Amino acid sequence: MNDHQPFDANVDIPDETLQAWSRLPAESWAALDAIIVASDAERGHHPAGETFLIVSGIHGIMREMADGRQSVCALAFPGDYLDMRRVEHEQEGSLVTLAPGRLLEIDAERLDALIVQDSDIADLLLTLTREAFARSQDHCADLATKTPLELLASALLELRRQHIEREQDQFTLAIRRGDLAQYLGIKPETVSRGFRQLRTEGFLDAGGNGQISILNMPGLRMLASGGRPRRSTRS
Amino acid sequence: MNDHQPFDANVDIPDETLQAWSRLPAESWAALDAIIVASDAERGHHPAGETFLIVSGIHGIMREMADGRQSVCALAFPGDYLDMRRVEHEQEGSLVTLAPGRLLEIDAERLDALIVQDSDIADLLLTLTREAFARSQDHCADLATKTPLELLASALLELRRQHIEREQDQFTLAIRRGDLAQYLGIKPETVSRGFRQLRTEGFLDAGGNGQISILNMPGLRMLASGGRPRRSTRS
DNA sequence: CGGAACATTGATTGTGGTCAACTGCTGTGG
DNA sequence: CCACAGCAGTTGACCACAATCAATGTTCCG
Repeated sequence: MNDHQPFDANVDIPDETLQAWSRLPAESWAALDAIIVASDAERGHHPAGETFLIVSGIHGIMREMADGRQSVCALAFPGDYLDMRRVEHEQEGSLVTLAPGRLLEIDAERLDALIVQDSDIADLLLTLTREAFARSQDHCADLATKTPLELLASALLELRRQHIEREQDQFTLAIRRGDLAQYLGIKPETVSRGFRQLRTEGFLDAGGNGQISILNMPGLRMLASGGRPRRSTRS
Repeated sequence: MNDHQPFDANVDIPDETLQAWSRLPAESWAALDAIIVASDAERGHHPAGETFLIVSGIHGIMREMADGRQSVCALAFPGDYLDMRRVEHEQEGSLVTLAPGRLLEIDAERLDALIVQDSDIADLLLTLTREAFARSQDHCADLATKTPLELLASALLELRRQHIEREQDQFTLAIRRGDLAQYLGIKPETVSRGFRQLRTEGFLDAGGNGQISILNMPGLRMLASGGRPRRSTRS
């Protein structure tokens, strides 16, 4: 079932990335429309297919090691374009839905043909992929240098961005603690302790149901960008 | 000074990525040639410009935090295409040369124009960027889950690939221990201890001048893909 | 209500960071 | 030629901190 309005006009655009899509000419949309299948995904769903366009929800790219350890190596937000195909496919990543949402599956082969024909689409996909690559680099840098508390602060700021009411400091954290831990390379217990610490130090307040109220945004930003390095308590 | 043979025929092609470039039509090469400037970079060099094509050497994308912690969040190998521009440029990454080599700087704006005109180039750049994104995801997964010893084994296998005599198990590790540490999110001391352990356990032999001889390749591969997880010594 | 999955909290341990000292190498200059 | 400084790398001792293990709380289902 094709969806003629993949980005419904009555849904507020939550991200600059979506705006990039809205700049696409109508004829490009028509061509895309013919090779798109929309679907709603619940948590834990592994969508079939290779090429996707995220409409809503939180989705992650998951990798698993031989001994079972697994990690969410990237998050995908509304507006993101994902092509899971690899030239050298040693490690396969799989798309997993972390918070329910809608995604569009694109016919990969026909998209390839479209890329060659339509330079607007090619240009857009290149820009989106480059942005996703840059965000992945950010995440690498975070994982390599930040402490768990700093990681949590960064993740909160990153997840806050996908909400419509982004100017407000209140939002619901739609992702589970365990998934967050796998994304940040720490254990769920550490995530829990981190939230506790953020609460007791007055950075935020957490209501039930994943409600988050950020009380000290500048402080949280400072924390996320390196406010609490690791060092010994040598007085 | 333009270089009419960016990939010199008498240099063995060390990577599948370079082969991707060689499939580009001659007229596309001619168009690229006009907007390319070649240069040789020594270690520590921060090339000017925004868009690059790597010919040889090892280069890294480096990020720095406010308090000075820095990390090499991605490695760039021969054949890689890098566009450092970002739509939302909160964190700027900079290209750094880790092992001396040659790179081609491409005029970013004129490349943009070329991408719209030449679908072969657009297609190639999209594929290359997607591959780089996928490798970045691999690295994220590594950083999130692997122990230092596993990280070292992975890095050795990754660095080995960029050498011509790849079938052999001997190569020179052209990257410094400190840079390797920044890439893997560990400390130089830990890198040193890791090498020591790999030596004493018979995985490899390290001569002077960064010469590495891998003695037990299957074992190293197994180690890299999760052979030594973290767990308690509860017998 | 029961049961399972998720989340939190506590106690303990292993491990990689930290600091410091030392080695080996290279280039410089007297 | 040696003395010296400077830097990358190594080794050792110590300890802070996140992982681990275990138990309890909480939420969300049927």
